[in-house]
Amino acid sequence: MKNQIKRLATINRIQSTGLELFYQKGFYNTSLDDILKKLSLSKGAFYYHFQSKEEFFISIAQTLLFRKVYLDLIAPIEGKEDPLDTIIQCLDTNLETAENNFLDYGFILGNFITEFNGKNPEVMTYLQDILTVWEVNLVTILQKGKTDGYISRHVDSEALASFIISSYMGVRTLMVEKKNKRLRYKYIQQLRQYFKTMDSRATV
Amino acid sequence: MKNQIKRLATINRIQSTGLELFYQKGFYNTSLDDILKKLSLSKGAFYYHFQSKEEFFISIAQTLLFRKVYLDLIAPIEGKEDPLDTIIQCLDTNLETAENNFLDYGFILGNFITEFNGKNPEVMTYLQDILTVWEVNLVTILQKGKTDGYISRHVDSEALASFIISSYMGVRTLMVEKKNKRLRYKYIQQLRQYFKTMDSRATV
DNA sequence: AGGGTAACAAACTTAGAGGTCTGTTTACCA
DNA sequence: TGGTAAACAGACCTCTAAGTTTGTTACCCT
Repeated sequence: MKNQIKRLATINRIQSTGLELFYQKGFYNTSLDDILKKLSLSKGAFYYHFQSKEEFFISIAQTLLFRKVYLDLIAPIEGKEDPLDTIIQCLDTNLETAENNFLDYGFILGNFITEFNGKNPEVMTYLQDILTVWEVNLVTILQKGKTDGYISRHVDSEALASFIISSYMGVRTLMVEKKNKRLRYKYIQQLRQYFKTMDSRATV
Repeated sequence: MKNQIKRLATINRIQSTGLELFYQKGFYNTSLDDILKKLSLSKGAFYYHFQSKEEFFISIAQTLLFRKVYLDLIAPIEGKEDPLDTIIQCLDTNLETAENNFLDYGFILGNFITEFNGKNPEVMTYLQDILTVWEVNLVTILQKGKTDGYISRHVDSEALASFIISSYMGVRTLMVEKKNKRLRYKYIQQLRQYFKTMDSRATV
């Protein structure tokens, strides 16, 4: 195996396992030994590729974390026709995945924002950046929905986007308690009802 | 000072400072020395009153944390006439407080739920209990609002309560980024618009 | 093919965590 | 007023964390 390729492969392996454990147990509560033990790697390997634990997390945020948020929440709604319906479908799909996943620990990006807030401003900026990409994308799609005649013109796209993000982050946090089985259904039901009032084609 | 009173005073001092720092920096990221240094107390004092750091947190959850959630989010809406309007007012008041507080770290209960999820099931039950009290209270008030003619009968009280909690938890997480100045306004605006569609007295 | 560098292994250092233990002070009561 | 137990002080222990250093293996190039 070419060295350059092996290098990237190792980096990716460490990052993947790192993100997995950081998501499960939190950044501060996960030790490098936890990650390296799972990979049968040594401290030497880690510090050869990364400068510090913090720089390591930032590299994860910029690659794997961003990619996950993009694939899960942004890509599925890009270029679709009916924005409101598409957004509902996308959110419901994500909630379904979380619901079926026995080991779900909430909205990964939201969890990290909560964990780093007030502790590490630098890391926070990278997390906020990802959130902003999502928000901007939502606003753009909602605006397009208005010009395309899917959404009533009186709707405030930015406010709606913020509201969607807020409610989704919150419901993902609530879903960590498995007792509340019908939470996904309740949430989607309410959101759908709310969206109905914004449909310019509706007969409300 | 009577010994019994002094005992309770010390316990309360440690708990108050403990909650304050746990909220700011997280439970796992706050050391007992951090708390005790701020109070000019010793390890001996702490372990005389509490068995462990975990038991200490549970005692805080059952007293101060529960009390805060109750005073902030439950008490203000109890016994009021118009539920939807009262809820909006209550949430807006809390968001205003958070907005004006230079040192705001999100919804305290939500933060702890995020932090302990998947790490400490026992602590989680106590946190969930507090959340349940809030939820039950919301449902009760919404139900009463239906019988009193304030809320349309087709409204699903439980689903709405979950939706309110979700969105509030989410928006509090989002508000940790101070850049988004108008987030509170946006959120309240959207929520008010949503509530309007449930008002049985409305002319929608 | 062999020297050189990239890629790792692993022992070590240092700092800080939770928790223990023993001694000292303070307050109450007979 | 002196004895006793509650309330605390603070040194200490043990473990684990991030990070360092030195030594070893694997791969590439001439």
